Amino acid sequence: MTSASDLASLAALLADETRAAMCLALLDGRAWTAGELAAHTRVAPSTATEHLHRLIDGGLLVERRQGRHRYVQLSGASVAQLIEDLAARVERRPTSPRGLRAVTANSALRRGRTCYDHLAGRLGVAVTDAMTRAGLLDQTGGFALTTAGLAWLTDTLGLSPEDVRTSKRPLARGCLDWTERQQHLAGLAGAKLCETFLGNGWVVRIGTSRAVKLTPNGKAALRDLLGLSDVK
Amino acid sequence: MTSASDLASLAALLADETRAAMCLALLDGRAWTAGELAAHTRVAPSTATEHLHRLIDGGLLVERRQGRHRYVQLSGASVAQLIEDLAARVERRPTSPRGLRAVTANSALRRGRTCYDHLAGRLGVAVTDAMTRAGLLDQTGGFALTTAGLAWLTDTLGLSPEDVRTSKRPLARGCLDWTERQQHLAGLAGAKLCETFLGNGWVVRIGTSRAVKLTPNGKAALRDLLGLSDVK
DNA sequence: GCAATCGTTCGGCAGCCGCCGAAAGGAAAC
DNA sequence: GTTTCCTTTCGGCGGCTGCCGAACGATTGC
Repeated sequence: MTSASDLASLAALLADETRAAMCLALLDGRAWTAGELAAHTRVAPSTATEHLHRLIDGGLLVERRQGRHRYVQLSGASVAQLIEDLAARVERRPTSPRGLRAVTANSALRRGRTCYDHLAGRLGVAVTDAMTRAGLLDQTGGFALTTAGLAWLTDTLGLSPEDVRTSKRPLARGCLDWTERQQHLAGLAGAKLCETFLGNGWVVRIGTSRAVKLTPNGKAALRDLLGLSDVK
Repeated sequence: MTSASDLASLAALLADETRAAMCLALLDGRAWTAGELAAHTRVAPSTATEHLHRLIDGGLLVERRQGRHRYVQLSGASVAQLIEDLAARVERRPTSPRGLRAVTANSALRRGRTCYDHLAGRLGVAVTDAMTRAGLLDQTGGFALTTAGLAWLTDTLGLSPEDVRTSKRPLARGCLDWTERQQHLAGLAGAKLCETFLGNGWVVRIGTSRAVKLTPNGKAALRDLLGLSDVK
């Protein structure tokens, strides 16, 4: 049988508050330096080093040495999804009603954010819903891109056919949004969509966090392309 | 932000080998008594009690007191999926090549098993593939039941329309098989399919484990219904 | 070459946590 | 009522682990 110790040691990687905070920070899909993570989690650099070792040994993170810096990031989309799944479970449970302070601190994240490499939050859900209403996405039972949706990505959004050629990674996948409790578009198509939105300046990152903001240009684009008028 | 401590405490529930073994055992979807789990994980009954408390408090398990017995089981399909996802990640990593002994001990489980409430293992993957070839299931990009597939469930397999009326639970969902590294059918349809197979005597449980065996009747049924001739 | 910065290694400390056995509570069997 | 069985509570032990500071190594900049 699947050795219980293997499962336990994987879970143990996330069972520490500092390591969990590191992984949540890395959910933005970017590479952080060891020092940045140490400061972010408020532990000594030496402590951060130990945690990063464990996370890398466990296969959750990959590293890239560059000069005197050590960059780490999530080792792949599947890891990001695992963490999101766990976080979704936590948020779904209506335990310990958060104080007002935490709620307002959350509001930017709730409005819009990136989830590893695709759009999430209210913005991500709104885009997904609009695509479904427009017949680009089929959510009955599963979560699949329609032929019209595929054409929309290439013809309207300007993606090249290679961009949306499905490889090992599924083209369209639902990702449960822990703030909205609804599915939003993930998978290869979700990543490319997010890439396009950022590249076109339709959304911009708020500071260095995962939170994103819709620009006036983005608002216009959503209205023209998807008939979305009242986002946010 | 999602509090890292919440994520950590959820992961901590599975970060202990004994608790992990309990959850893996409970993946069969059935209810176990506290004593059974204690014996299965080889710890003192008092130790098992503590673990069960934590798992129940954490919302992973639910309990049902019945006379002097205390039955526990996974609190729902979403918990089962979370555990399967974690287990899948463990198995995908080609670390520590298992010895021959463990491999043969695994063979029954690899051939066929239940995964919470649906079929998994080679059998589950074979059925899923056959359904896809027959046009009952659409795996391009997502994982959805076709209209033909829906009709097949009701007309050929004899399910009532209410059985496959999608509620909150998705009708068809892919579940990554950790032994076969392929998707198999989960979700409501997967559960009903498994129920039917067990009810018709097409598959039977091996002992009290999660492993299942295809009966001669089942073999014939698979050949007639799905054109599957060489299962196993 | 020297200084500054980033990361790592090493010891040591404190706290948590999983384990057990003994004793007690409760429900069923007789 | 008594016995038996399943489960729980409690105390205590041992080990693991996360934390830090100090010293060291490595890289960049001056």
